[in-house]
Parts: sequence; structure tokens; C-alpha cells
Amino acid sequence: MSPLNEEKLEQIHIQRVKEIKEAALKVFARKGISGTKMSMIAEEAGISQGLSYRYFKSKEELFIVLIQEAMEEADAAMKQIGQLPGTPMEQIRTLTQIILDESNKDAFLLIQQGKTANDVPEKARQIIEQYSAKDPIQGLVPIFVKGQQFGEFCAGDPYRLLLCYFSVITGLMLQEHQGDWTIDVDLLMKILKK
Amino acid sequence: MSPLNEEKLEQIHIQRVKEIKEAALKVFARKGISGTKMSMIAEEAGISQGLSYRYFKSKEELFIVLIQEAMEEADAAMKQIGQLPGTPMEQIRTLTQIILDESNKDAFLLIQQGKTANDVPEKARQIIEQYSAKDPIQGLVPIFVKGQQFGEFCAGDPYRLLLCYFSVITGLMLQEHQGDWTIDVDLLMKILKK
Amino acid sequence: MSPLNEEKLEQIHIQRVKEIKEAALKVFARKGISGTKMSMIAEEAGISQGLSYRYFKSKEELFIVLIQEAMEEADAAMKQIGQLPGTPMEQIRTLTQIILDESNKDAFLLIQQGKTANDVPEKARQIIEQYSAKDPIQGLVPIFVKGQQFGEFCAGDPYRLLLCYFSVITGLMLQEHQGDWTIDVDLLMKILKK
Amino acid sequence: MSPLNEEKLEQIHIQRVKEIKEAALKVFARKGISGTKMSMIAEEAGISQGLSYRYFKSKEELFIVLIQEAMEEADAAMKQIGQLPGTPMEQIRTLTQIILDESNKDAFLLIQQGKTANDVPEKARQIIEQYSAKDPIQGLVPIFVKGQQFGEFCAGDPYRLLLCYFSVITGLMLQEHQGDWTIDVDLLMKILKK
DNA sequence: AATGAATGAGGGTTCATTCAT
DNA sequence: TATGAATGAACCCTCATTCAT
Repeated sequence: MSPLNEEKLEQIHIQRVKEIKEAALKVFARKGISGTKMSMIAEEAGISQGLSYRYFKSKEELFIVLIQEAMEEADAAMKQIGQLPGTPMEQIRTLTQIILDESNKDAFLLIQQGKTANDVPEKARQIIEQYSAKDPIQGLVPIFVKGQQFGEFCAGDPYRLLLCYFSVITGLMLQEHQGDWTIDVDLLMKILKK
Repeated sequence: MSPLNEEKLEQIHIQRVKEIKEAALKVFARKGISGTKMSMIAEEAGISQGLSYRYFKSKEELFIVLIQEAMEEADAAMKQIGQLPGTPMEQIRTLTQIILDESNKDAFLLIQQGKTANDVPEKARQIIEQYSAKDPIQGLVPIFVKGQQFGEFCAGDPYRLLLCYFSVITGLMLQEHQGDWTIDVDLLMKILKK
Repeated sequence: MSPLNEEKLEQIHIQRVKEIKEAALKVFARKGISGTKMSMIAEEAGISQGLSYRYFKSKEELFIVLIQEAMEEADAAMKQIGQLPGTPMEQIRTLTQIILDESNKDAFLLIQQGKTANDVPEKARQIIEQYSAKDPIQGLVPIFVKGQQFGEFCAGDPYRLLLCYFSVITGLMLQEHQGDWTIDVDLLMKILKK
Repeated sequence: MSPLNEEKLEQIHIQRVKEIKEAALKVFARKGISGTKMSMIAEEAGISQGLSYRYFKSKEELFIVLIQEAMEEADAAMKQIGQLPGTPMEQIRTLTQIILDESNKDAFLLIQQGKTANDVPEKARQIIEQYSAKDPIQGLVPIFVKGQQFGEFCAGDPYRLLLCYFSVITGLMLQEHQGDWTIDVDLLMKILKK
């Protein structure tokens, strides 16, 4: 009734949306879109089955929103890299660690789902394509070239080398390291090193 | 008298089974088990919906058969490597190329589906586990050690290095190289090189 | 080609029809119409799946033909009874034994299926009704009345008593006497006796 | 606060379960298990196709639950008989009337379906066997013997006579008395009388 | 005439989505 | 707003029927 109440309601609303998105991300990332049931998301979020529909029109829309946000985050991370401290090598190592970090894992898995699964909403596909078109790797080329000049990186077509490198990274994300060993980033970077 | 001699019928039967398995492999590998509808397989194989059931009891059984065969093939490939010509480095390069080869891709993707999806038949999981227990990477350790002694490979725990290397390979398989560039195997092998 | 051949073919045809009908009767009687698969009939008859369709247009038609014949037989049996030797009591006992006889069992069970199941072809229902309208029990009334005069049968409305009696008989047919005891006909006839 | 207090929800739940069971009993009893489509039950209960599955895991489970309850009821009826007032003859007449009563008819028909149909779930078969093993007729023997001593019942093996009698009763249940005459119980009891 | 492979409509079941409370 | 019951479209699978041989 009172303005205060409305504001509070608004906050609850935002909070709910966040909870649902977090729950959905967790589930979508692991089970894919067709493997995910709305009831799983509801359970993960601790709410009732029907409630998500007050906040998201459909399972598809929820997926699309998550893809959108994941792509934005990934894009932002790629753009940040120039501002990171250290040599090009160190910058790329940091980026690699961010990507492989547990807390970002779900977002990357989600993107992977969006790229490979078949039952992905058309709109989600478009978003992915649109960001891919901006080609985040292209942005890394100058940094890599600098690294080549420093003698940190090996010779060769920078774009091609980076593409290969990030394919490897993305691939690694997709695997459940059931034994809880973690990849040694320096091992991966040998791909780029001299 | 015989409308179609038995041998001919038997051949047709085998042919059909093969067609269905090929179609199913293609679809399962890409869409996962729950993302795959029997109608997709039927369409891919150019047959009607019901016909698969003359040859396979269920979608599950079809998946299990495919997993079984894929694991056998993968296992055989791993075992062969010692007999390949060349130095350890060359042997592992050859193996890598076999794995990344387009014609084997689906089988590896299928295995990946079997490992990570959540709706995998229990029996398929058992088959995977049974082969994994044999730990094919373990079999490569002696070759790798020999390579280390030759000075071809870098120092470090052989098992751990190989595990990392093959995680990278597997990860690469999961990506649709939409642009039709192919990974440069020598780039990957830098991970193992001195 | 030759007339002899045609005649022979005709005989084979008749023989096949008979085999299929016998097989179908056996299965329909036990499993009902929806519980019976055409493949069961084919197996029972020792022929291939598709062959029945050369002789009968459909499962329904096959069922209808069998119902028709079973009703005709039942009707004939009822009509015969007056010609049987012995007193009315003995005649009805004989009729009872015929009905309960193993070799007629399937026909009676089939009729029962036709009366009670839901998925019975309309035409089968009509046939049953048409014979029921002729009311075979009505035909037994004179015999029963004679028995009453002889003092063999109890007093009471003859039609009603006979209806009750044959309901009992029919009911008994429906039960699988798993233990292989057989009903004592004289026990049943106490219903009619003085 | 509570949208609908829990008790109320619980009551609605129980009510729905009851409605579905009643509808299913009615249909199963008449059409058998394979003759019954879930859509028939849904229609009879006035609900949608999918709803039954909130209350019963499958058609099979629903059938099994109904068989279980029917057997329990039948067993209870048999056990009660000793407590009924009157002579043995009167007790058995009462039992007969209970069995033939319209309101119990479906339960008995269901049991009959469970006994004779071929597509009965294994578990349903087990339940029936388990109750049959308790052999309810055996429990009636003492009463029958008392009746023989009273001179109400005829001589002969009590078990055999009762078995025959109840076969007759069961058989009668299976028939649709399309004309709405009802069986005269005293007529049936002549089987047992002196 | 005979076989058995092939088709496709229909039934059981799941689950995204809506609705009554 | 929140719940969870209710709906119905879609998927897996069976089986009556047709078709190629």
C-alpha cells in the first residue's frame, strides 16, 4: 500500500528473479535445455512449480535471458584483459584462470549448451552469433602480438593461435573432472609459448 | 521356391541395422539422449518411426549398443598405438589424428554424452565405467616415458601430463568447428613437448 | 493350371481358412479381442504374420466369422436337445455336459467375450443379439414343463428357472478351473430338481 | 496466509484419489486391463488425461491398488460370516447376497479380470495368489459342517461343495444381466441343500 | 500363395504451462 | 504473491495392416 511497501515488493521481486536465474543457470548448465525440467529449477530455487512463470514467460525466455547475460559477462572479461597488470603472457594466464574458475564455469557451460544443443531457441542462437560476430578473440590479437615481440609467445598467425588456444580452454570446461585434479594453466600455455 | 533366400534376408537385416546405427550415432552424438527423438533417427535413416523397433528394443538399447561399440573402438585405438611406426612422439601424434578425425568424431561425442548427460541408461554408464577402469591412458605411460628418455617429451608426471593432454583433445571434439579450420596437431603437442 | 490344380488349390485354401479359424478361436477365447495380437494367431496357426490377411480382411472380420459360427453351433445344440434320448432330466444333463465339454469350451468363451468385452465389433454384437432374440432357452421350456409333469423338476416359472440355470452354466465356463477338478453336473442340476 | 490450509488440501487429495479409483474400478471391471484406456478412466472421473498420473504412477499401479483393495474387501466379507446372525444356511445366504449385490459387483469382476486376463501385472497376480493361498473357502468349512449336522445342508465333502457353489456365484457375477432380473438366491442354495 | 519387412495410427506417459485458491 | 492441482501437446512404443519380393 504505502510507497515503502511498494519499494519492498520491488526488492523482493528483484531478489526472486535473481534466485530463479541462479537456480536455472546451475541446472541448464549441467543438464542442457531439454534435460532441464522446470520442476528442477523450482526445486533448486526452493519455490513452487508455477512461480517461475510470474517472472519469466517461459522456459525458453529464461534460457535466453541467461544466455544473454553469460555472453555479456564473457565479452566483458575479454575486453578487460588489456587493463590487467603484467606482461601479455601474464594477462592471458589471468584470463585463462578466470575462465576456468569454478565460479564462472556454469556460464561457460551454458554458452556451450547454447552452441551445440539442438533444441536451443532461435533467439538464443542469434545472441550467441551476434556476440561471436564481434569476435572477442580479435580483441586479443594486439596483446598477443605484443607478446610475440616480447619473445614470450611463439611465432605464427596470432588469430589462428589464439583461436586454437581458446578452443582448448572451452573444451576443457565441458569435462567433468571427476577426479578433482585441476588443469595446470602453465601446461596449456605451452601452446602459445615460444 | 524361397522368396528370398535366407542369406539375402540376413544381409538386408545387417544392412538395416547398420543404417539405423549410423543414423542414431549421428543424432545421439549431437543432441544427446533426451534431445534425440526416435523420429529424428528414423528420418536420418530414411525409414518410418516404427521400424527401428524391429531391430532395437528401445531407444535405450540402441544407445547402449552404440556406447558399447564406441568404447570398443576407442579401446582398440588406444591399444594399437604401441604397434604404430615411429618414435613415441610420432605415435602419439598419429593417435591424436585418429581421434580428431572427422570419421571418428561422432563416436567420441557419443562417449562424451554418455559420460556427462544425466539421463543415460544405467547399463551405458556401467559399460563406460568398465572401460574407464581399464584406464586406457595408463597404457600410454610406458610410451610416454620412452619419449621422455628420448628427450622428445617434457619432464613431469607422465600420467598427469597425458591426462591433461587427452582432456584437451576430448574437449576439442566437443566443439563444432563452424569455420572449417582444423586444429593443428603440432600445436597441441607442444603441451607434451620439451 | 490344370483343373486338378485349381481344385487342389481350392482345397488348400479351405484348409488354411480352417487352420486360421481354429488358431484364432483358441486365442480369442482366452485373451479376448484386444488381448489377442494377430501375431499370436499366426504363431498358433504356424503361418507368417501377413498371411491371415489373404483369408480374412481384418482381425475384426475374423472375430465376427468366429462369433457367427459359434452362435450357430450353440443354437444347433439347443435345438437338438428334444431329439436326445431319455427323460427331460437326462436330456438337460446331456446338454449341460455338451456345453461344459472341453471341446466346446472355446466357442462358449468366445461368445462370452463377445457379450462382455467393450471392443467388440458392432456386427459381432448384432449377431449375438439376433441369436439371443431367438431365445434358445424358450425352446427348452416345453421339455422342462414335461419334466415338471414327470415330477423330475421343481415347480416354478419354467423360463425363469432355465434362465437361471444356464446363467450358472455360462458363468462356470468363464472360470479357469486351475485345480483340475470338474464340476459335478448333478450338483448343478439340483437347481432344477424337485 | 496459508492459501488453503493443509488439511483441506489433504482432503481434496483423498477425494481425488477416491474418484479416480472409483472411475478406474468401473472401467477395469468391465473392459479388463488392456481394454481400458487411461482416457476412459479420465473421462469417467471427469478429469484430464494427465491428471491420474499425479495420483498413480501408472495404469499398472492403479490396477494393482484396486486389486489389493478388492481382495481385502472380499477377504473381510468371508471372515465376517461367522459373526452373522442366524443358522449356517442363513449365514451363507447372506454372504451370497453380499457378493451378488450390485455395489460389490465391480470389485468381484475386477478380481475375475485379475485371475483370467493375460496382461495382468505380476504384482497383481501375486496379491491374488497370496489371498487365494489363505483360501477363504476353507474358513467356511466349519460353518458348512455345522449346517450339515443341523440337517440344513446336503451330505458330501464340504470343501468340494463350497468350491462348486462359489464357482457358480463367481460365474454369475461375470454376466451382464441385461434384462434386469435378479438371480434368486434360494435357487442357488439348492445346490447346498439337502 | 507365402514371407516378413515396412508403415503409421493410437495408447501410455511426461512435463511446460495455466488456473483456482 | 505463492502454491500446487489441472490441462494437453508431444514423445516412446506397439501392433494391425500393407507391400515388395
